[in-house]
Order: sequence, then structure tokens, then C-alpha cells
Amino acid sequence: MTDTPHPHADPDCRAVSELLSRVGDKWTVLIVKALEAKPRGRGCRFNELKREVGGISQQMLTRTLRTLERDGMVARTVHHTVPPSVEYALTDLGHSLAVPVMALADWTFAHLPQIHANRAAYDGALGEAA
Amino acid sequence: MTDTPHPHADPDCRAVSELLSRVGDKWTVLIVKALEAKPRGRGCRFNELKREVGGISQQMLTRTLRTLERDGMVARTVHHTVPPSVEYALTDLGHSLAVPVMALADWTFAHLPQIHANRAAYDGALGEAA
DNA sequence: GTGAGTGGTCACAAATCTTGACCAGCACCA
DNA sequence: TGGTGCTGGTCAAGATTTGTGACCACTCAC
Repeated sequence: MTDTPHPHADPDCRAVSELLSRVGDKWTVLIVKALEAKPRGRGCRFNELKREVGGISQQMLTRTLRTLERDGMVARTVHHTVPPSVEYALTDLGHSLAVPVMALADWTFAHLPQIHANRAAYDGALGEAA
Repeated sequence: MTDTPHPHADPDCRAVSELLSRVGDKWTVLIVKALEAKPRGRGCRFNELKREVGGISQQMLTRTLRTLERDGMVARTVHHTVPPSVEYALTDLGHSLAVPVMALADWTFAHLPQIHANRAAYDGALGEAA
């Protein structure tokens, strides 16, 4: 089918969708949310972050933080202390991302009950139809 | 480890994160964006949507639309015409979701070049370090 | 010296996404 | 009259992403 290479489909489209899939990722959103909750200038330790996000595996946290760091949204600071502690903090770019991300998180929180009701109704209708 | 069930970690947390992973999903965002671009009241045909989103497979489009329909964010209307055509349109809930989603999409679009530059810098630094 | 916390990495299993074929019916063109 | 394409999907299989649990070296408290 070769995917209908319309004149409309500009190459930016793929780049935007790729970036969107990172930025809108479940764990990214939760991490940015956790980091944004911290007072500005203060970072968050690795395991502290893991505790706050809740339900994330170490591997996924490491991986997501690396991506965020690569994209310049979080800054990673290693303190060469006795147990080498690592601090993660949002950069300016990260804080600017936090604005739409928090808006999405707020929407999600606000509409949670309604969506659960919709799902129940949908599944109920399916059950009756059968 | 049993995941440190802090007093801070309420059970809503999982529900929010689950919903966030749907709502913030790459394809969901792109579909809502495409649907929102349509004049209010007008739906979008299946293949029309597929063309507009670009790069999505039929299966993924079907699956995402079903989820969105179940959550009450899009309405599916089947016209029993000669080639049975199907229309998808955002509901009120879907339009309200579109607000934060579009904000995220706009952020993504605006910061695309900067993020690509950050990535190049990060990867370059890695290359030099080696 | 046993157990826990520091910040990870590695390998493997499970879930998810993509690819491409197929379906039935009709329109268009030669 | 037959070949091709469009309608809106479904199905199976392969590729990719995610989650699970173990392990690492080190230090502190008990």
C-alpha cells in the first residue's frame, strides 16, 4: 500500500509524532509531574523519584530519565559522596513541558469518574447485546 | 520490595496513570488532533482519518478508535449506505480532552528543533567521550 | 556479619505494536 | 468482462517495547 504519500504528509509529521510518543508517554508524564511538584532548584534522588512515581520499575525509570536527559528536559547531577547520590531536576525546557503535561494530568484526574462510568456503560451494553 | 505503599500513594494513582497512558498515547493524541481540526458536528470517515493521521496501521486505528469510543470520547456512526461508511466524531468529552492535547501537540511542535539539537549535542558528547 | 539502601545493569518473559494478507461488495475504466 | 481500487474492517505472525527479578560494588546500622 506504501502508505499514501500524500502531498499533505510532510516529513515533520513523523518527527512530531515520534516526539509526541515520548513526551506523552505515561511514565514521562508521571516523572515530569513528580519533578515539577518539587520546589524549583531542588532535584530529586533516583529512589525518591521511584517512590513518588509508584509502580515504575528501576529499568523503566532509568530508561525514561536517560531519554529525558538526552532531550534536555532533565538535568542529571552526580554527587561523588560516600554512597554516590544522583539528583534529577527539570531544566527550563522541562519546566515549559510541565505546563501542558500538568494540564493533561489535571484533565485526566478531573474526568476519571466520568470515563470509568462510560466504560462501564459501554461494557454493559455489550453484555446485554450478547 | 512490595513497592513502598506510602501514605502518599493513593489507589487513584494507578487509575490516573492507566488513563494517562491511554490519553497521552501517541496515536490517541494524533487522532484527537485530526478530529478536532474538523468543523464541529462533522465526522471523519475511517480511511479519511487514516490518511490524515498518516503512518498508522488500520489495526491500530481500529483499536485506538474502539478504546476512545469505549471511553466516550468519540462517537461512531454507521451509515447503511451502499458501501457502508462509518463516521467518527469527537463527543463533548472528546472536545474537552482536545484542549490539553492540543496544548501538548503545540508544545511539541514548537520545541521540536531545540530537542533535536539537544539530542545531537548529547549523542555528540557521547561520541567524543568514547 | 546480616540486612538494607545507594544507583544502576543484564537477561529473560510478557505485553504491545506493526506488517501484510484477506474478506465481501460496489464503482470505474478499458 | 475483467482488472483495479475503495469501503471498513479482522486475523496471524513477526518486531519492538515493557516489566520482572537477579545481580553488582559499596557503606551504614545493628
